[in-house]
Amino acid sequence: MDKFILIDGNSIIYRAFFAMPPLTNSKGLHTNAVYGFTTMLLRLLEEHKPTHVMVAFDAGKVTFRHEGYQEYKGGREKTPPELSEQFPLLKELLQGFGIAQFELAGFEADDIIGTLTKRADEAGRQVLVVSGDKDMLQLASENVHIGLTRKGVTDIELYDPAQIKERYGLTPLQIIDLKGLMGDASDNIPGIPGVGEKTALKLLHQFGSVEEVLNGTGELKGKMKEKIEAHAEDARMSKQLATIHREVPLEQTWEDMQFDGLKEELAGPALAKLEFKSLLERLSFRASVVSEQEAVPAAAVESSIATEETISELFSSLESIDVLHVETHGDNPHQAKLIGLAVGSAGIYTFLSPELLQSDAAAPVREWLGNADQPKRGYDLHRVDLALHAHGIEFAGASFDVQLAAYLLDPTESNQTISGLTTKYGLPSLVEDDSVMGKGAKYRVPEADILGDFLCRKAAAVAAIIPLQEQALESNEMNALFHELEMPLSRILADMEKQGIKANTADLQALGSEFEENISRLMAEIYKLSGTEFNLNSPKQLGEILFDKLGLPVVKKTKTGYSTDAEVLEKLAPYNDVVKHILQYRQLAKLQSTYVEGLLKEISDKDGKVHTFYRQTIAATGRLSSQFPNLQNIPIRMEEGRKIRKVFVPSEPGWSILAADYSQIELRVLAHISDDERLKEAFVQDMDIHTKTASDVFGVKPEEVDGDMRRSAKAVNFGIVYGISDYGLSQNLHITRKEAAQFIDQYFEVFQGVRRYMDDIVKEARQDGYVKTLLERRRYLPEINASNFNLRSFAERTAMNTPIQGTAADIIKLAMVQMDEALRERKLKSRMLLQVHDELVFEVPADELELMKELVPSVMEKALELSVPLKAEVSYGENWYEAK
DNA sequence: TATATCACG
DNA sequence: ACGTACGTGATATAT
Repeated sequence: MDKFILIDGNSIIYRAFFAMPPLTNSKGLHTNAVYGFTTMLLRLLEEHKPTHVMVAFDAGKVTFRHEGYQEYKGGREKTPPELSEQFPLLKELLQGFGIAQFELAGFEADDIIGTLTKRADEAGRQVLVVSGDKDMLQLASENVHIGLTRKGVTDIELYDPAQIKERYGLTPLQIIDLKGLMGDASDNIPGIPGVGEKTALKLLHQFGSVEEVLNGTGELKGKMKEKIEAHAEDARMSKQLATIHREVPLEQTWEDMQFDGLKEELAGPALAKLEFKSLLERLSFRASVVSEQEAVPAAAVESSIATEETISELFSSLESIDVLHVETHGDNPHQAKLIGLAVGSAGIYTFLSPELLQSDAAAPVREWLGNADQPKRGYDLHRVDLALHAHGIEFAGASFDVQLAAYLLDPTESNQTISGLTTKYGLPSLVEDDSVMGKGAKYRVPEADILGDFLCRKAAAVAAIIPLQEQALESNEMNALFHELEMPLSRILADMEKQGIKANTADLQALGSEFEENISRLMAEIYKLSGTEFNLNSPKQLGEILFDKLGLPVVKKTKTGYSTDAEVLEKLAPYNDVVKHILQYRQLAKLQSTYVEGLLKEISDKDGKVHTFYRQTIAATGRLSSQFPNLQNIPIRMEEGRKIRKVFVPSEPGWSILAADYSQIELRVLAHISDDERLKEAFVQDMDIHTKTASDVFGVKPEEVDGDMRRSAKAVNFGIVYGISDYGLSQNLHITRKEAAQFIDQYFEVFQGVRRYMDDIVKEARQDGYVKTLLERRRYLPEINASNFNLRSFAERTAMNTPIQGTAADIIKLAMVQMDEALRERKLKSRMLLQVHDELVFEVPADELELMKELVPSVMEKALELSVPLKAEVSYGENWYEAK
């Protein structure tokens, strides 16, 4: 028998706040109300063993109650900030507990619960409602029992209709009348002045309801009669206000509240983050977080500052050292400054200044850093590798990167800093970088004693974090992903970045002059046609010219004013010739500023190359991203922009640029994970997937598919990968939503396996709170159960897209690791230079060209075996443009 | 520092 | 009824 618990979140957290003594965590956040709430919740879970749990929250400042009575809840003290700051903490904790949270704009928590209990009555479900508000008694029935907090929060008194009768002599519905007569100071509901609980009960026992009391005043006498007659209207309104609304348009169902028990890997960190150590212990959750911290308290970090004299002591023990922290400054690791180095193990760390590190005396330390056989654990070792390299020091042997592990454990966590991680794992907190060094223009490297101590503490924190992450990786089955894919890849990326790709400065400048001419010409023409000179780069000024001065129709608005993006301009083009010129100007201005001027700045004086930096811990799906400059968005779609690719050339004479890209990797991945027979068949036969889709969806032979049909099918395929919606597709194809919906329906009719996948993956996300790729990469989707339609829909599309995009990312990463091995094994001179999501770019000497033309696609295609073949297409030429 | 725009997969 | 396609980074203004 299912057992449901519905909790009035707002009521309980208020109760808890006032019932608990103040409590703050190490960051100074108040946590007492969350603590009280949690103890109550754990008790409920233990005592009632519910199968379904839900916590309802008030949403929106104005509820329907305010419409009739503006003073509703007026006079109530504003929620103290010490409590407000705890709402997000509570919600995050509940997320970690896997407990559903419902809220609905314009309604209060008790209305949501009222609606659900009505449904429960209709369906005969056993429900326990928990609140601190006596009003809830009006919901009681045979099926619905009410638990009210007594004194604190953990002590809960249960009521069913019989117990209400016994206590008050009233039926549940009469509880509303009770409040109508006596009012409620906390909600600013007036009732009848002078009528308290005693009088109200007496009146109700005599008359039965507010209405009958008001009708029967003849039977009363004296002061009482006067007061009731004078405040009849107040009583009626009060009753109305006290009535819980039981028909809110709630979308969620009972299944959305399913509770599968606390999962240590989710609930543990959530509790640890709040520093609820006693609760962790009570749940006997692995000291994941508690005992480790006692093993390495920050206070016990022994730090010293190495000098030329003491360094010999250090290198006598270097072999046993496996933790280091290298502090750098500057976003671009190729140009980062070295601030200092801390190395050590087991709580004893030594600081080396950059000067010392470069001294003759430190030669053994540098040898140690470059020795691949000496394992090293630390934070952001990819950046460390590049920064050291830029200062002539080689780095090898990275065995555990804390930042990379943190990314795999939660790729959307925005605070991946060491300090953020100590907080997350309930370790002794670390001072923030900013407060030691300052930030931005205020950045200052502190004196050696302070800096040394700080960096040693960071190293110690890294050492303390690692065992916790190892445990988490283990329980998430991510060991292979971490040790065999991401860690090796990190070194490969560093190699690619150090290698860089040659860019021809003169050609780029020539291209710039060509663009410049056209830009000037277009500017002059635009100023002439519009009759004004203005800053064309300012969307604001452009908007004023187009819409105010020239009176063109407004198609779309941004939150700050008129929208002037390309989509809008396309629509305006027929009205005025100036618009076409603006579109062309925009295109060239983009090429000029980002790709000519921007790229020129990034070409190194030293080697004439561009050294990008791949970020391995940013994209939520597992993709890489590229910075300084971004080499993953070099133009290709438009010929003008594509010319930029001509400047990327081999770094040695006679070599070629060779590029290989996966064909339709995302749809192939989809075919595999959805196991859709039709989609798989298409790839087994190596058909043109968009034509095939069109022929299936429109029910015509492949040779009868025309350009429009193929274009539509292509858009549908894209939509499918992105997590389709009729609206999105309609925008893309410039058709109505209805037509788009029809396309989608027809698509799913044909590709039923895909439909099943889309349904299942969303269910899975709801259940687990995350989705996974083939290689067990995870992405948490905390908003999958949100009551806000937009948030929830977004999470649903993400649930559909992430396994596809993420598995494709897994595959090309595998290919990169295997390709690196293949090049080494064969002792080839060819070098892997770039990755562009589904494409790998190499530079290849002439005598290896024939081999590489076979080897690269072969490795890519075999990177991971799926139920459909993977296909990689290779091309080469004198530059990146020709390798198409 | 935020917003709008646009380059890529 | 709700209002968006998924994932990034760089550039220019405007604040």
